[in-house]
Order: sequence, then structure tokens, then C-alpha cells
Amino acid sequence: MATLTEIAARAGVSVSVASRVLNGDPVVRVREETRQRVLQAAKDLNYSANYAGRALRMARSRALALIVPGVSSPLFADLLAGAEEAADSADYTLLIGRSDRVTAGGDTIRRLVGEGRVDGFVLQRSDDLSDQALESLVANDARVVLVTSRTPGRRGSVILDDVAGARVATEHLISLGHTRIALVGGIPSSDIARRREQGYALALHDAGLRRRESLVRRFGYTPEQAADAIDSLLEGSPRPTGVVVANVNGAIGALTALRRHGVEVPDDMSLVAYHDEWVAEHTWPPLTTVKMPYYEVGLQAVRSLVAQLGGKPSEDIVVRDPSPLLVTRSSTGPPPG
Amino acid sequence: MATLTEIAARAGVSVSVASRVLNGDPVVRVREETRQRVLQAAKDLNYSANYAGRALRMARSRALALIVPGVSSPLFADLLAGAEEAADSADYTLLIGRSDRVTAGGDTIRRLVGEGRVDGFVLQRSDDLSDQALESLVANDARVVLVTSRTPGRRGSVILDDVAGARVATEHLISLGHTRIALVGGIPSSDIARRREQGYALALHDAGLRRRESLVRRFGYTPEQAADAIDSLLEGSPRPTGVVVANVNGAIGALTALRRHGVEVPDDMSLVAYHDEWVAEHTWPPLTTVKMPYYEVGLQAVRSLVAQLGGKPSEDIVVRDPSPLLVTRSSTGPPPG
DNA sequence: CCTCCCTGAACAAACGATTGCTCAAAGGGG
DNA sequence: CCCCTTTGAGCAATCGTTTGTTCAGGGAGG
Repeated sequence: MATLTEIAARAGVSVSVASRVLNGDPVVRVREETRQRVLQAAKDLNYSANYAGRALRMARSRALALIVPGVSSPLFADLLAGAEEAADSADYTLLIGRSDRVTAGGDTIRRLVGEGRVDGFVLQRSDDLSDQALESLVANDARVVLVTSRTPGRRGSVILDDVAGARVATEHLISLGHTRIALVGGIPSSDIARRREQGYALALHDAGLRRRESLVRRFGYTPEQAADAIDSLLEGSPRPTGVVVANVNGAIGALTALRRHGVEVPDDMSLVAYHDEWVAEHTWPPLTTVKMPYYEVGLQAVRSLVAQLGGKPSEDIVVRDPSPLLVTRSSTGPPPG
Repeated sequence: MATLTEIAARAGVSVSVASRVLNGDPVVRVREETRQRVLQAAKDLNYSANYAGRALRMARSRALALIVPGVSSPLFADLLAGAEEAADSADYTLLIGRSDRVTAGGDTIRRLVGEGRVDGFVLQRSDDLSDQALESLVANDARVVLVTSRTPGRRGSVILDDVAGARVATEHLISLGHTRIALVGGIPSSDIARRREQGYALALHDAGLRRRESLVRRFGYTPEQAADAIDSLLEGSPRPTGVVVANVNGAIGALTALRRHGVEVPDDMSLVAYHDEWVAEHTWPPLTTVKMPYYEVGLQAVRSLVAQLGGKPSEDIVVRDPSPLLVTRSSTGPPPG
């Protein structure tokens, strides 16, 4: 609440001196004693620089927005933690926004940056946001970094190594002896889903297994969609003995569907989920998952954005460290028979 | 990016006229034709008022912060949705912060409002934040509304009707014929936990059932703590036939613990959880829950905060509408025998 | 014909911080 | 003893808005 003017008055100096001292301006030339007086005054009055005044003068808000499809997921919590870490250490404030509001309103992003409220943003698009829609939203605005997804025309992204992750999941089933391995994947228009499917295909190929289109479902990541995928897979023949579910929430729905059909996991069918979260530990049976480095995605995305704001060229990053981690629980085992 | 000065120039008027027209200042006296020119210029240049300039002049940011212990819960998503709705309609921007950072840093809140970044905040304290710690954090600052929890000394809160909610959960078990009903509750220092326990006790009392201290555990809301509580309850005798778990995440842990002990749900023991979320639909067995109006808490909290900022006295609200809703799934049934 | 009032708009002062520039005093060198 | 340099600090402009006040011109009333 105290202003710089008050600090200056209390220290018996001009505001310019006070400002320079408090900001550690290297150009400053003040007596040590004067410096101490300013510092003391600031401490006494519990001074913190008014945000608006500074932002106005600097023409930068030192704030970043993280725009995500949904906020209620442990996965997002990891992403957020990484982003916050990076934002903190670069001395930026992080705002959180929901991308459904972005697509709905249409002008949310433009307003956010148009009003100067944030200097840039990290955007995790939802699957139902088309490439063109995305492009029109962010225009040719350099101040954006896309996370987990990328789009051909635009640079500036940080994604998971989905190919490697899906591969680890698939190879786990292969190593258990499975040969008929199904994929419950995302919708085909999503680049994320395509990469995961690619990892799945590569693992099969490297093991000399045939990839059958009849064992692939591309309904989406929600529990309901994955349950539908399971229903559909069980109708086909031959049945798969193992399933890679390309999303942990989907895997939970898959478990429900299998139970409904009386299929025992893992005795009749093994299930491995892409992504790890706490609830995977508490399902029945507990889910074997592949844990992906979401924290690092958040971290790198904000770092990259900050670098971009500093004038560096935008970059496209694939996070490979730490590498996908297989978390073995009880939903996978050898194939029946 | 366009400034008011540019708009004014393009419209051939002074900035003051431009400002008044764009803000719909009732004092304004301009020819309709002039007004249209300004509006057109603003539209042409895609103008949106610079946030910092306005905030500086107005000495208000028109931003609110929502500070919560954790962000990764469907419960929080509801709270957020309500808060956003209210913030939107009052034309405020909503920032999201995490209260672990608040307690850790210590000065986060003070900085947030000290820098003028937000005008006030909605705070959901974590259980490990003591009353004094809370008080020292928010000081005598009027610009705070507490949610879900309240503290004796301070006014300005919006909470759930925990008594009624716990009562509904307990009465459900009673109506199924259970008489030995246990409570897996929160830690005793939490006012939330105390209210839920009170609802449990009242339901028992009204049904003429004896409340046994040996059937109450107060370990906390995490899956692990609830699992410990179940372990402990199963050691005692007589065993309960029904359990009210005062939090849905805890109930998931409880389910895991019961499975470990070979106790069948609901045949050997019924389980009802406080709070509803999507994963309750997908546990095994699917959880019977009591859904509480989190959305309305967020809504009312922000409304109340906005009113407070407008000079109205702070209020303490208990959200009773909609009332607690029993969502019957498969984890409850008649007692065995 | 003068005065007054109303209309329609511009002027200018903040808000708080940053920063290039100026400037007085002191000190040192010739 | 004079001049130049360095030290230590202040002056003042500026960022974009908002808003109280001023002001010119025109029409109406006396």
C-alpha cells in the first residue's frame, strides 16, 4: 500500500533514488548510508512496488497465462507445478485459464494479451479445437507456446515423447507374451493420438507382430469413450489378450466395461494405461501405467516462452528426460491359455 | 495494442471524449455522429483498454484471486466454475493460486494484494493451516472470503452445509437397517470435520442409535489415511456394518483397504462417501455418495467478495441450496445377516 | 444588441514507477 | 589558484486511463 513516494520521503531522498536502490540499478551511485536508509524505509513500510505503475511504465506485465482444457486432473497438477516453478524462477506470475472459455468467448486470448494483462501464454488445446480455429485465435502472435500438442504451421511447442511412451506400454505387453494387442486411442484428428498410435505400431513392428486395424479403436480419452471401445473390441474376433489404453481416465472406464462383460483383469485380459495418476493405485485391479514427465513439460514450456519473450527464436521441444516410466501394478499379466 | 490516443486521433476527438464514449460515461455530451466515429475507430483498431493504465488510474485491478490447497480435483473444478461465473458477471478476472505456496512463502497473499495485482481473494485453507497462521496471513484485511472452512474470529465466509450432508449420508445407512455405523472423518482440528461429525451424530441420535466413540476415526481425508482408519476399525469389535467416509477420495482408499482385508462391499460392509465425483462411478463397486453444491459455494463466495469490495458488510453464508443429494450406486446395501 | 445558458468538446491533472539527463559540490591534478 | 572530473543525487518526462474543470460557440430571451 505504501508508494515509492512515501518511501522516498521517509528516507529523505528523491523517488528516483529510491527506485534505483530498490531495483538494484547498476547505474546507481549512492552512498552506502543512503542506500541503507532507503532499504530500511521500504522494510518499515512493508513496501511492494505497485503492479500497475510498473506494468504501465515497462509496458510488460511480467505475467504469463497457462490456458488448459481442464483443471481437474493430477496430470494437470504436474504440468502446473512445473510451469509455476519456471515462472517463479523467471520472476513471472502465472495465471490459469480454461481453454473452453477461450474457444467459447473467442476473444479471451486476444483480450488477455491485448489489454496487456499477460505478456504471453502457454496453451494446451483441447481436442475439439481445430488447427484453423487455433491459428485464428493466436493469429501470428509470437507470444504463445503450445503444450502436449503441436500444429504444422506454427513454431513454439513443448510436447511429450508420445511415441516412446506408447511404445513402452506396448512393449510391456509384448514382453509378457501377448501377441494380440489392441489400442484404445484418441480421436484421429489429434496429433497426440497419432503419435501414440505410432509408438504402438512401432513396438508391434519391432517385435515382428502384425498390426491389425481391427484391434484399434479411436473413440477418445474419456471413460465413456474408452468403455465403448472395449465393448466394440469384445464383439470382434479374435479377441485381444492385451489392451493399451492411451489415457489413464480411459483405462478406468475400460476397467468398468470389462467388469460389465465379466472379463477378468489381468487373467482374461491385460490392461496398460498411458499416464499415471494416484487413482490408478486404487482401481481394481490397480492399473499398470506409463508415467510421462508432465512436470517437465510445464517447466520447459514456460522457460521457452520466457526465452521467446526475451527475443530468442521460438523452439519446438520434445521432452525425453525423464523417459517414460513403466509403473507395474496388477492390471497386466501373461496372456490366458 | 492500440491506445486510446490512437483511437482519439483516428476519430478526430480528444482522448477524454474517446474515453467517455467507450466507457459509456453518463456525464458525456457528444453528438451522436461523434460517438459513432469513436466507436468505429475503436472497432477498426481492435481496441481494448490497457489494463495497467486503467488499474493505475482506478487504483483497482478488477481481478480476484482464488487460493486453494489443490487444483486437481473435480470438486475444485466445480468450485472454480462457480467462481468464474460470478467473477465474469461482475466483470472481474479470476486468478488461481495454490495455498501451499501461500503458507510456504508467507508473503504471497500480502504481495498479491500489496502490489495491487488483485482486489481481494477467496481462500480455501488447507487443513494444516492453523487459525493463527491464517489470521496472520490475512491480517485484518477485509478483502478475503473464506470458503468451505471458517474461523471464529473472522467474518466473511461461505461454507457447505456439512451437518446436513453428513446427516444425509448417515441416514441413508440407517434407512437400510444399519445400526453399527462408523465414521471415517477428518482431523479434529478442522471445523469442516467437526461439522460432518456433528451431522453423523445427529442422524444417529434422531434414529435412537447409540453413538460409539469406538466407531469414529479421525485420521484425515487422503486415501491412505482412510485406509488406515479402515484397518483400525476392522481390528475393533463389534465391527461396523456401515461406514460413512467423510470424503470421496478417502472412500477410494477405504475400498482398497477393505479389499485387502477380504471384506465384500456392500455384502459385508456398506460404504457411503461424502462428496461426489466422476471416479466414484468407476470404482468397484461404484460408490454411493452425497453430492454437495460446490459450484454454488464458488458462486456465492465471489459474489460476497465483490459485494464486500463494494463496501457492503462481510457475511457468513451457509449454502443450503441445492441441498445435499444422495447418489445411490452400489457400495451400500442392507447389513449382513 | 447584450447577456446568459446550454451544448459539445478539449484541457490537464492525477495514478506509481522507471530512467535519461542535469546539476551541485567536492576532490584532485597541474 | 583554477579547471576538470567524479560522486551523489534530483528533475522531469513518460507509460495509458479516467475525470473534474474549463472553454468556445451558438441560440434564446430580455
